[in-house]
Amino acid sequence: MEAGSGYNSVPPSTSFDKSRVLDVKPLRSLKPVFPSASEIPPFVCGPPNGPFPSGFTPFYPFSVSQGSPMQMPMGPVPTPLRAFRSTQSPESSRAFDGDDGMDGNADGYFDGQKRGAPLRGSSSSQRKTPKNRDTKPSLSYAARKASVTVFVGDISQVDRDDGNREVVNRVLMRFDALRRRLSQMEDAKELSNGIIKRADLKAGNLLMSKGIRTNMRRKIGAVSGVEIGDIFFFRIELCVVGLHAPSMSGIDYLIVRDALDQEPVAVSIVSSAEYGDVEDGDILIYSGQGGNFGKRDKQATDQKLERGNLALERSFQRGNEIRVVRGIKDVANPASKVYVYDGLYKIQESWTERKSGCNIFKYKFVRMPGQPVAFAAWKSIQKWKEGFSSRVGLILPDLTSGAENIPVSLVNDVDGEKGPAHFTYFPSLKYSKSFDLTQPSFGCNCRNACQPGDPDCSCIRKNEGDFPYTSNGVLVGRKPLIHECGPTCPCFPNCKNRVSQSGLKVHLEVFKTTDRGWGLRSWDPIRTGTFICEYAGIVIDKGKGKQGGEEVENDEYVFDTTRVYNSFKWNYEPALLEEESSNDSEEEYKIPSPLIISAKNLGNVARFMNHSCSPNVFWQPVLYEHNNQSFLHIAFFAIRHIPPMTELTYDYGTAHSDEAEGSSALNRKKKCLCGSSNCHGYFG
DNA sequence: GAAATCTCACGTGC
DNA sequence: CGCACGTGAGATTT
Repeated sequence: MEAGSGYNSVPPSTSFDKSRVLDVKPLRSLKPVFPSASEIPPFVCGPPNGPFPSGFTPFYPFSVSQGSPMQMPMGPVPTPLRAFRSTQSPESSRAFDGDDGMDGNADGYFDGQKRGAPLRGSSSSQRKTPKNRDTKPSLSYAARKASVTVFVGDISQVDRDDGNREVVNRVLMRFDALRRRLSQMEDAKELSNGIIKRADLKAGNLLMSKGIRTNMRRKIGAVSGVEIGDIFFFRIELCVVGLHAPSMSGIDYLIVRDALDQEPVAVSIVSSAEYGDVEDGDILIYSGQGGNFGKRDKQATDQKLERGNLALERSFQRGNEIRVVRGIKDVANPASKVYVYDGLYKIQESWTERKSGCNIFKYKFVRMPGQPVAFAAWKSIQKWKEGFSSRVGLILPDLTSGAENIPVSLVNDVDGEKGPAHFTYFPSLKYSKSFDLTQPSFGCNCRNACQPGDPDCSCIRKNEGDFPYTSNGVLVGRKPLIHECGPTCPCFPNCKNRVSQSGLKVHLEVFKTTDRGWGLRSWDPIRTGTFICEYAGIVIDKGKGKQGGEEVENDEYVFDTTRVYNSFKWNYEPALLEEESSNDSEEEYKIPSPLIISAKNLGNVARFMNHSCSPNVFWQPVLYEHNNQSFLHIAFFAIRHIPPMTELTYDYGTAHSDEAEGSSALNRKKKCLCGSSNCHGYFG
């Protein structure tokens, strides 16, 4: 998961990644580097040479030797570039830029890298205007043009150039938090400077202009910190993590220069099924760009062998690896797409076809063997859903027996156990005794659906004037308490402020894990902030005292808001929008009223969610009126985008030490098997 | 000649 | 359905 975690400071000179980059063997020859020249396919758009003969060596533009097929090989290393760039003083950047001993050994170089070198602009301009002692790194042209104040945030120069898992996650979290906030403002039309039409672009652009991005150093092959199977919901997300630089175009390429010549080489593509691309498992037939196909008011023309098309052609000849991102229709949101990073492919064939009387380029991409499944898994899930093939190990198609509006599968494909111990499925909370009527509550007066930004809606006012969810039902931010509309509100059941009370939205599966009993995961991709389920069960009355306490202590299926939980940051940073920070820090939320729920005998899917020290789900108290009684609910939301079939986990927290009477609390602690790099070892 | 600036192509997401 | 948008490469200007 967190492999390669963070160089936050200057890495040692033996550092792997930078070496690769620095140790660029200039491409002296434009011919592919194959063991035998006789095996080089001729430069024609012809049939491929099929499976490569044994002894075929993958072509690595950066390398001298061949490492494992999935990894860029690493050679002996000169001092990393970083060492010269780690300080941001003009002197050091000049040293880097001017020292031709460094990159001057290259009579050719990757233009992309040079361009990606963030200090290039400032160091060169400093040469011209030495008075400019601005130590801020130079950013994009657009950023400079708009004279945006450069705010470096907590992304170091090193992380900006080359990412790792942690940095990629952090950048994506910050992107989505900002995006949700901008969507919220857009929904409420509270933006004075005109309406934001594209919150995704706005958020992405803002982050990138402030240097909150990673993997700016463009390269062929894997991108550090982005894993096969990772999912994205916006094209601009691919830009901020450096997986695919163009915000629109489907083909990303570098210009590879030689002393005599230069040519484009493809590094990544984004395939959208609607573009006429044929997709099946490990094969992808990709169409070239240009030609105005499928555009309403434009005449189709021949595609030209230039730009992306030329890059693909050259990549076909070179046999270099190309990252493939597959765009798939989002089941939860059919108007938009999910982008799945499907790993490295090579082009095996290239040809032209006729379409509407014009030429169109076609490329056959074949997936490199030995990579974890990603897109292929989506295909399987699709087949399960359509009933064409059944899920292996399926025990029950719906363990809720219709109690939820979406079936929940029960699956065991690891051993012979036929299901979890008996319990009664119930989708919500049960209070053992009736609630006091001391706090009568009143709903809003909205007639059909509460409108974001409506100052008259009392439910919105209870949320400090902010509608808690975006228009597509995603939670905007964590709060001590979210107020949803309830039965006393006259608004429709489909009011957007009823997200957590309207039941499951993703197809969940209770499955047998290899070492942690039963667990919960989803067939559908889940985007950050999506409601997953609530914690159902019987509310334990703490007033029962000792008896109740013992009851809770022997209960593995208990949820308790009063435990100690790791703090974490999920909300947007007000400073990015030049807003004042609110007083209550997200890290120190106080739970409004204690709530203990037992799901031992009665509960829903939430009782199967396991603990993790690096969870992908968090819980959030939600309140809505229920027959004039205040009922608190615990709703679970996705911390980040969760690819299908990824186990859903949350932080179980730990018991208060002062509650540890004798060794009982200690005994209750369980060895944690979450496997994350920051695992605390025990939980409970 | 090189750097700064402009223009164009590329679809997406609402 | 039509609008507005960011990026990188190449063209053009300074």
